Amino acid sequence: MADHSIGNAHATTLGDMLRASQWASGLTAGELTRVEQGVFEKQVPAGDFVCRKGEPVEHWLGVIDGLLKLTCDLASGKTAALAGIPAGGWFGEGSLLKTEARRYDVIALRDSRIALMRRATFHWLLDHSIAFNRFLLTQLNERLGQFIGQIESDRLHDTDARIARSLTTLFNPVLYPGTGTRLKICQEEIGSLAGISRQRVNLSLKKLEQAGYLSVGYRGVNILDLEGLRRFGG
DNA sequence: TCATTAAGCGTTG
DNA sequence: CAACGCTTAATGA
Repeated sequence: MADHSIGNAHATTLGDMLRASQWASGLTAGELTRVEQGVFEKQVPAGDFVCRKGEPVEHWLGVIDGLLKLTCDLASGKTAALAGIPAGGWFGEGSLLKTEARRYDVIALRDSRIALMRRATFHWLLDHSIAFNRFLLTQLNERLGQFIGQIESDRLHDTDARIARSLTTLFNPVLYPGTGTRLKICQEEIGSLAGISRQRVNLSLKKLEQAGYLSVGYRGVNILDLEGLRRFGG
């Protein structure tokens, strides 16, 4: 079974995840050791909150394994998904930089393992590593582009395009370099990210499959034409 | 009228 | 046993 992809658990340790992170490549061995001492791991079962809006932000968060969803509450009482974060992704730097409370809820869509970097370690990196600063700059910029694209897609395009976009954002090579071509994600999880029901996701996936962009399998999708899917998603 | 959804049910990997 | 695929009735634009 070629199950190498997001969420291939068991293999990845916290240390592996740190060393595989883009920002870690510019660090000396000594610096990396120091960082590792400022990071610990937490398991979060599917459906549970990783952190909640309004809480004080004490850590920078990374996904070792699993899949997370960032959401905010709307005035209407509904919740909107802001972003999906697959394994390899780091987030929460915005609130850490500004020393403000968490701006959104983070929910584990499936059993996940989270890396938590203490605020002191985060700020130490900020003060000592140019590579780390550059990483943050790139990440913030990339995410900004993603959000703008998401808003555009939501307003201008149909449901199929929105599903396509929800998928492609998980394949952003800058934010989530570890993501392969096979994405381990069930249709309900896609729906949760796109704000669409499960059976509607199923319909869209079949259309996208017929168009040759991907193939749907049990417990996941295979991306065949990522660039095409990006264009389709607007 | 038309798209979508919740609920549910049989099938499948 | 969770995920999938499909049906039906309700809903709202």
